[in-house]
Amino acid sequence: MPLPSSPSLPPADLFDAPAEPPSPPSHGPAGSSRLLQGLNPEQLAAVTLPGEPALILAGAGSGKTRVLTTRIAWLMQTGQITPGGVMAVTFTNKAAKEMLTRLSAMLPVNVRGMWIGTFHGLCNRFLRAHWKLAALPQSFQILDTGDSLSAVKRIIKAMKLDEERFVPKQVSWFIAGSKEDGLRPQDVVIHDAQSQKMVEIYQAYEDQCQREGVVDFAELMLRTYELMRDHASLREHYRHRFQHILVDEFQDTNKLQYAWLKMFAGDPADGRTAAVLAVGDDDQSIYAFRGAQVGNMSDFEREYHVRQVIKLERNYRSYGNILDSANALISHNTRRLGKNLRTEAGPGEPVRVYEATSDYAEAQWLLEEAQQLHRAGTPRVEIAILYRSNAQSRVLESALFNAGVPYRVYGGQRFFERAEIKHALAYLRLTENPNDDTSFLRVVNFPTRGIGARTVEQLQDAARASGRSLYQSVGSVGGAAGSKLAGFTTLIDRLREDTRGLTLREIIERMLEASGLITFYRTEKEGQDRIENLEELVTAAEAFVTIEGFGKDAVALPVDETSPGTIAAPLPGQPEALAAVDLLPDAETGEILSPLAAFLTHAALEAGDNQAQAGQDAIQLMTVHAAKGLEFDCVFITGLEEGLCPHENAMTEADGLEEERRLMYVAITRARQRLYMSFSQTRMLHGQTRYNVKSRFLEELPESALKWITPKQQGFGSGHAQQYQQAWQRGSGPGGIVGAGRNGGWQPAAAPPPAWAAPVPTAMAQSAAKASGHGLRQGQSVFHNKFGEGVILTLEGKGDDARAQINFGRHGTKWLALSVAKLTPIE
DNA sequence: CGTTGGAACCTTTTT
DNA sequence: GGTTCCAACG
Repeated sequence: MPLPSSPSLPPADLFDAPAEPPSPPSHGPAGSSRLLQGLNPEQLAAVTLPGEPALILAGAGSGKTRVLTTRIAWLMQTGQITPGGVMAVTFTNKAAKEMLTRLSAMLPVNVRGMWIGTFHGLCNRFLRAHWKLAALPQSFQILDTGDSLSAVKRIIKAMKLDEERFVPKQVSWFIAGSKEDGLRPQDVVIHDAQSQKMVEIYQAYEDQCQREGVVDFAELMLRTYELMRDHASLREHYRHRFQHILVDEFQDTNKLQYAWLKMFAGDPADGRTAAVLAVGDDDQSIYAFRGAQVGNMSDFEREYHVRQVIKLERNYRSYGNILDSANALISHNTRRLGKNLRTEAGPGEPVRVYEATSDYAEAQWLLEEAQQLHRAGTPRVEIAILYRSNAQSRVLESALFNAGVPYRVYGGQRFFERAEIKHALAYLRLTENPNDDTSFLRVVNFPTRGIGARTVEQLQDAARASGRSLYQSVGSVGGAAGSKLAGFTTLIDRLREDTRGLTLREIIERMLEASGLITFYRTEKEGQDRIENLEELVTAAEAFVTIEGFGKDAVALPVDETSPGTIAAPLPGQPEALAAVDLLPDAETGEILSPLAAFLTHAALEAGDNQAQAGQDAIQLMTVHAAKGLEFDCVFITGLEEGLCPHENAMTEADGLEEERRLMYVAITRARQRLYMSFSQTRMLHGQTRYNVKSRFLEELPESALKWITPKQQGFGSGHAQQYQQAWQRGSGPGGIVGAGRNGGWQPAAAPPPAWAAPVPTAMAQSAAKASGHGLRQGQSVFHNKFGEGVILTLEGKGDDARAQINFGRHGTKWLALSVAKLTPIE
């Protein structure tokens, strides 16, 4: 199918007309020199690289994000690129938001139209635009890991296979792994009967997802890749569009992501490519265990004939002793690209090492130390406690909890993955797409309405026999069970009818009532927390509405500077600097997703890291993996014991020890001023006491940078560290609020003040004028190429986000993005 | 059909 | 130690 030559994707075209002849890079507008201020020579070189493939080896704390964002701003300000011509890819939503926030502080640009996001987020955007070509329903929903696992379980059951031989988790992992290698069922090499069956399950899973109109995370990537691979017109379009592609954390890319990148950037074997700027650090590659290929860095350098490799080795984060430790440790790894961090900040304090008698004693010591740091003036959010595996957090949590010290645990269960939230989302998904069997099964009997396993089995048989969804097969079950099922589908249908045209908030409130979820949790003794979470879901929806601007008072809100991702109340007099989810319009018709479908997508893609009350001063607890990309004044690395760090499970894998060492390297380089490392002689793990030897990594650190602070006498119980503690103790005892529990938002450093004084690029001014002048009004009749004649019901938003709700009669009522949809007014 | 109790499981991660 | 799944019971 040919791609419409114009308009293509939302705001891109608004910027496509070059405003002015591009200025030579080094003599850009006056504003560019201001952008480049304060960069060191290497950073400056990276920012002002010529428009060709380049690789940046960015050490920890070397100002990588600054380089990335300044590069984009510089390219735009010197007229080398329009916002629509840039793609910037990250791995986490956090990183993407950080980039958007910093960028909008540097330039008065509407970042919404820019392709800046996570791999999966951008794939989502792409597939929403080309859903027909991708053979998906426009409102396809996204399965998270749990959804995907239960889908696999269902298939294994349906195929009457032994769950011992085909462990659902492993099968799920196999499917995701295959997809991440770009392999469809027919491409997987079969060795034996076992792998033959695995492939059959994979195939059945694919068929099922396709039938239900759902995709898992890996599918987002793979389908985008295949669509680009198979359609020359798409390749042409996007390759023409994106002249600059920036990839963050390149060392974490897997095979598929690299192939995906080639699709958008062009294969150097075929000639000219986009200017790909790959930024990465091989020493921080800690995701090999889930398919990341560090080798992509050297492959990229070779295949894209990279002429410029820039090393950012100057560290702006940590003091010398911390960096010496990191450098010494990582030098034990072989096959490195080679890099050494240096600082001009001086040696700073020594790295403190502590040996505890038990995990309990370790936690107790840590608590006292952290309290002391806090009393000495360190904010709690600047104190991080890191550990290798989540299981270690419990003893730490209980120590903090008992002492009444506020803390927050990152990771663990995420907001949108909580059972009650998943139930609520399942109801919402069913109103969008009743054929979503995963959601159907989740709530068909929750709260219980007398539909038992027996009935469900009958229904599943009927559905399987006719190749239809459970919802569609309800009629084939007779008797009392049948009418109970019919009652459920009626509930869903009625919900869909009754919520038509309501706001997101109203839809969710109505659903919570109608489904009986609220009533159920009210009567449950442990239900109060769950009700609070459901209320939080309503709040999240409300915030989402505000971000999306679907509400009646649609205004673009500035991102709260103190916590990107949290949307603050509108700041009067501030220009729009909105970094939000986009409207996800169809490439051809401009039809956008309904607010509900968009919200559900958002829930799946951003499992809710911005859900917690940011701003509370709490000690930060997280795994080392979760700490990547963050920094703190004081860092505790705990549990430095053989078997734990390095983790025993990692030792069986090839390159396992080196990855563990990199993990430790990441942990060390999180610290700005003060670093503690601790280990314990005994540890309760999985209900067993283990006697551990201290980690080999401790031996790999330079003795000169360390200071052993274990007190001479160690004792019994909590009083063990008294001597040591006495020296510290002064001032008040522990105070504060009870720990905030799991899941949360970030509390990053405040963004620099926006440089609004900078000259407004002409392209921007033009686009604003062009887009706001759509000249449409409520009640007006319009003609759409696809949907025919319609009447405008609502007009919302302005500029790039302007959209209209239009009644197209038999085509239904649709939301259209005015920047994309081709509408002709009819008088 | 729904609840409860006990056995068996697992314990790097992100989208 | 905590969670999850299944079997037996109400």
